[in-house]
Amino acid sequence: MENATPTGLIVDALTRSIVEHRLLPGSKLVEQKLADQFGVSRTLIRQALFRLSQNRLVRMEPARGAFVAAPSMEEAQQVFAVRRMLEAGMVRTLIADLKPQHTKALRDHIKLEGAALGTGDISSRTELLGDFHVLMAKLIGNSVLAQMLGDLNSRCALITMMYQSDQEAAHSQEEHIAIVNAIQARDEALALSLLDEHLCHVQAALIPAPTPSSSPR
Amino acid sequence: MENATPTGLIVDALTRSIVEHRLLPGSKLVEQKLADQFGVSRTLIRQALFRLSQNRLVRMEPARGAFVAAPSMEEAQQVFAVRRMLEAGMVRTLIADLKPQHTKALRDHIKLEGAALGTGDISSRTELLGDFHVLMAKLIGNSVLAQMLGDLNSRCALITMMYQSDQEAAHSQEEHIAIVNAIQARDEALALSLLDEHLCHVQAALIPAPTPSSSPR
DNA sequence: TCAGCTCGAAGTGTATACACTTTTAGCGGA
DNA sequence: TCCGCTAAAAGTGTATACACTTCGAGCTGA
Repeated sequence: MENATPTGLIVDALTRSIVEHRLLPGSKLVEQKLADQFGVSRTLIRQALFRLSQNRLVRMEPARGAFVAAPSMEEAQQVFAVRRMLEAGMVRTLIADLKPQHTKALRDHIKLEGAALGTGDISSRTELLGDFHVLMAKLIGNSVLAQMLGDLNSRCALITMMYQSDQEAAHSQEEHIAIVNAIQARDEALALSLLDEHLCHVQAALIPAPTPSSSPR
Repeated sequence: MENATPTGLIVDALTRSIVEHRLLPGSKLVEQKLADQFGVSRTLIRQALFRLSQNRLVRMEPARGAFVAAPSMEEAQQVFAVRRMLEAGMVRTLIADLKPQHTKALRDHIKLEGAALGTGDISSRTELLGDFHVLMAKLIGNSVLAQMLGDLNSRCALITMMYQSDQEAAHSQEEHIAIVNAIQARDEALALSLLDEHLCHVQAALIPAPTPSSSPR
């Protein structure tokens, strides 16, 4: 996911813990405890926490410490708005210069999604559903875009995992299939409307309630 | 620009030095030297360097140190592609829900640009020309988007400053004016094409040569 | 003369120490 | 009983120490 430096490993581990909800939004991350847990000094833990705070997975308050982020619904809406903008452009670009290997890669990925849906492994399911979008970015050869989408994904994976039901996940995958079909047919208008609809669905599925009782503090 | 923490101050100072080309792309950033210069320990310098490396203003090589980034032309192209995607969506949103105060804010900003063009202060000129785009993001109330555009800006400010001539800068401002006019007229198609053209111009102005002789190493 | 080696200097990576801030538990007075 | 004060405990912020890696100059042997 990241790299092989000690700090990178810690970042990955914490990211997983947060995204998979073993660490709940709002909970405090005490440096010494994590240091003991990982068997390293606070130095490396602090580096990892700083990196996570730039990803917005962790929020840091001066002299008070680090907390697992609890993105507000408003923020989630903004993130999805950004994704719609990026992905609309991306699909246009992809259709404009479509190659057979592109649709193949997308279909292969969808197969993986299907497999993950079957197993009931929520975290890998969420990851794959998000990676679908990153894959499109990679296919058009824009690694800058790919990384941004990856960040946006993880930034809201937390929320997605919180609220996305099995049914919605399956629905997402069906939408992915429809989008790939439209792309393969090079029907730009259809692909765009399907994509927009898809993102709106994912977004709408979040609406219930951000954090039931606890304020973001 | 950032915040008021000691690390933030260092990040700001280094950012300025890089963007204003007092630190040239590719040059090495030795931690102890910077520490002496800023009168702090290496600890804070390292934090700052890590943050800058996530902004892509600095590149870090394991056990070898930090270097001022020298973005490749390919990367710059990708960054501009992302910006075109984001800003197209942004302008659509802005036009869809346009308020008088929006156009006023944009026109006020353009006045600032004009003033900066007059003084010949290249760094504030570059900053303001970039902020025009960030301002639009703020106007549609999407702070997530605003921050992303800000990052993308600083990420290529380095290149822009390297290659943008006075004439091109003035041209940019004229294009900003035309865009605002189109927005005020709520002519979406025109605004989009002007914007796209504008970004292509800025991008095209970069093409000459990335780093004359030195390879990115 | 020059390739390769060695060793010292310079620099990075991590741990630890210590000062300062925030939190919390306990106490006393109304 | 409960509010406010106080002091210790817990935790963060920064500096420093030290091990390990990389870089570079000078030496050696051909």
